[in-house]
Amino acid sequence: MARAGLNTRRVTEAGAALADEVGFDRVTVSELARRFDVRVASLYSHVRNSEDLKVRIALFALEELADRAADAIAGRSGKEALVALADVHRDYARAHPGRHTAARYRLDPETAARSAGPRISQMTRAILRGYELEEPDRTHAVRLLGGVFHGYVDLEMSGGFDHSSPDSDQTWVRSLDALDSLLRHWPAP
Amino acid sequence: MARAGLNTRRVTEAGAALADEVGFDRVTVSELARRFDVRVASLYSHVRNSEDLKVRIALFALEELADRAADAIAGRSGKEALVALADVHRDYARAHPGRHTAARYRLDPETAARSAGPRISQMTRAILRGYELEEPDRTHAVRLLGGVFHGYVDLEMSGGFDHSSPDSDQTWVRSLDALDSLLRHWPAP
DNA sequence: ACATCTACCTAAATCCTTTAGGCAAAAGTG
DNA sequence: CACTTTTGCCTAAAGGATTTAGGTAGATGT
Repeated sequence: MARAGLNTRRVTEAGAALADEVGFDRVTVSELARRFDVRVASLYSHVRNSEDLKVRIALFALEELADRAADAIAGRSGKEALVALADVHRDYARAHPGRHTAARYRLDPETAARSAGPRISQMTRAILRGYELEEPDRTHAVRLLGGVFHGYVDLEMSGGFDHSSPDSDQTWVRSLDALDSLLRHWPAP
Repeated sequence: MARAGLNTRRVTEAGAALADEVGFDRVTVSELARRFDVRVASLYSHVRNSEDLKVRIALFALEELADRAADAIAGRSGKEALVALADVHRDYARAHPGRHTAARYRLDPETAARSAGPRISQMTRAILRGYELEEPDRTHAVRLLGGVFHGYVDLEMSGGFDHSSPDSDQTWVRSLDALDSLLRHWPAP
């Protein structure tokens, strides 16, 4: 009997693809087995359990996101970098809704620390070098931006802005204008 | 045999309580039945299915959130109103993490339109009356604030800011300062 | 007092998760 | 190249969650 050639990486990637198709919370080991045309139990050699699978998908998505972010901000600074980084989040969410959800899956602290999450924060911090912010305001700004990137994209994806004008693209552009302006004129305490 | 006295409302509320205890995604009809000391099938007279239960919890949470928001902004304006509304979101998330997650559960468009969600947007729009924003910038600002409230609180809850300084309370205060400043000096297109 | 409705029940099918133990293909070793 | 080990997939089986169909007893209204 021919082997499917499974390994943890391949299973994780298939899980990510499945998440994009049916939603992260509907990813099941069973469905994955069906797609590989393999018995369910076989997958348990590659993944500890259902939770482990989800964590792996989350880590995978974070890596992808961090890689794209690194690409996007390379050679850019100031507002250009800000927009590029913001667009990475938004574009990723649109292209890969399931993975984007996965990227925000709650990880336990040690796992989170070893994930690409900190790398993403670091990059957000890096683009703030183009603005004149001293600590602790720089940290405050990193967190605020993180919140906006994640929160705005989430609301948009959940369809909240769908049938109302102006369309969401315009709000996105103007919100980034506004954030850029805010970072240039960050208020004193 | 004594009756438990179930009805849809009571089941929904118990579901909300369960969500706060174990997490929204771990709410199951079975666990709820156990808590009511009732057979699982009995709950299916009150709730169509598992999805229906989740939707009901989501709608319930949105109502609670809207009610608190209404209370909080009554008699306030400008920055005071902004902070009050922002704190409603954050405090609700802390007190009721499961419900807060539920409040962002994806609803189909018609259900979403009938939910308390629009009421919350309306209130966000209302507090912007204290700032000099014309359309479409007012709408842009409503969406940006929605994103921040939701996104920041989410990141905070997921533990991202836990073991780093400055502490998250300070970032929250300063972020609201910054947003207030941004709304007062919203950049021209 | 009687009919009806409501709240809950038993039973059963289906699906997902997870573990235990086995066999055969692939990979490393003398 | 034969031989052992590892790896990849298997069958089997138990435990839960979901959902439907159809039944009964307590509560309610006339």
